[in-house]
Amino acid sequence: MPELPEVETFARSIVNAVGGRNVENAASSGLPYCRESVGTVEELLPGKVVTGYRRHGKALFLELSGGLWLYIHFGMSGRPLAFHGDEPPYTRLRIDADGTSVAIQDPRRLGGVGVIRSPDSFVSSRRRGPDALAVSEEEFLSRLKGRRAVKAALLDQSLVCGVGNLYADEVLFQNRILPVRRVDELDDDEKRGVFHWMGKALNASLDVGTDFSLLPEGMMLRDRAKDARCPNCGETWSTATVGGRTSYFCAVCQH
DNA sequence: TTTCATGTTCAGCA
DNA sequence: GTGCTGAACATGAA
Repeated sequence: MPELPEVETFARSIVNAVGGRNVENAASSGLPYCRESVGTVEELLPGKVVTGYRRHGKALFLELSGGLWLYIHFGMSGRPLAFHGDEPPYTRLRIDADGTSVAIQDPRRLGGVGVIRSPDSFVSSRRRGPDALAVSEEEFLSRLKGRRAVKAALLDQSLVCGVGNLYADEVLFQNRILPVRRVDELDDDEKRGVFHWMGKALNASLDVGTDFSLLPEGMMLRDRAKDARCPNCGETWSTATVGGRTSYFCAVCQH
């Protein structure tokens, strides 16, 4: 599920559930710890309080009292769920705080966790680009260069952080740009359009709590499926592998 | 049974 | 260094 808007929404729900409460117990199993982790959640979380969060692209950092941060990456199938009583299936991380519990469910276990000292050094050590909702137009345009497909560029987290396969398709659809178009073949107006729709698409999803069915008409993500049709011209979506991922596009509207 | 999936990383190669 | 491909990770869903 998680690209930038999903992770932001997840963060809010986690903080809403356990933020400000004393963590009594925490447990992690089945997810790899990041290299930067200074210890396990079992030993480092009890007695702490989640006091806030930061997010960089798809990476979430929960701020803990005392100065450490809990890093969570949701991978491809991760999501949080507040619960009482029985632990939900596929729980890989759980936090119990003052009688309220949150599980991070991740069936495919492609996510990751860690207790780290600094989100800033974590982000820089992994050569991550700026967050897609924080980057300026000027910086985005200066980073958007090269010969590769524009879709591949949008997926490159060292260029900007937070855009994944679905939102990349939406951005290019809204700009009428085929995913295979090379970055160096885009004119300045097209590049600026990509920047503007990157923000618009991500914020549109945030506005509806990432419920795609509530997105405005005309957005691809309302119905990005094999048998669905372009909201502009009615053509069935085409698909192709670009940047290693399946890309949806309208062969009539996008050039 | 086979294929595909909203992610990341790394090896190999041109 | 750039950029692409394929594989790996692990598992549910179609």
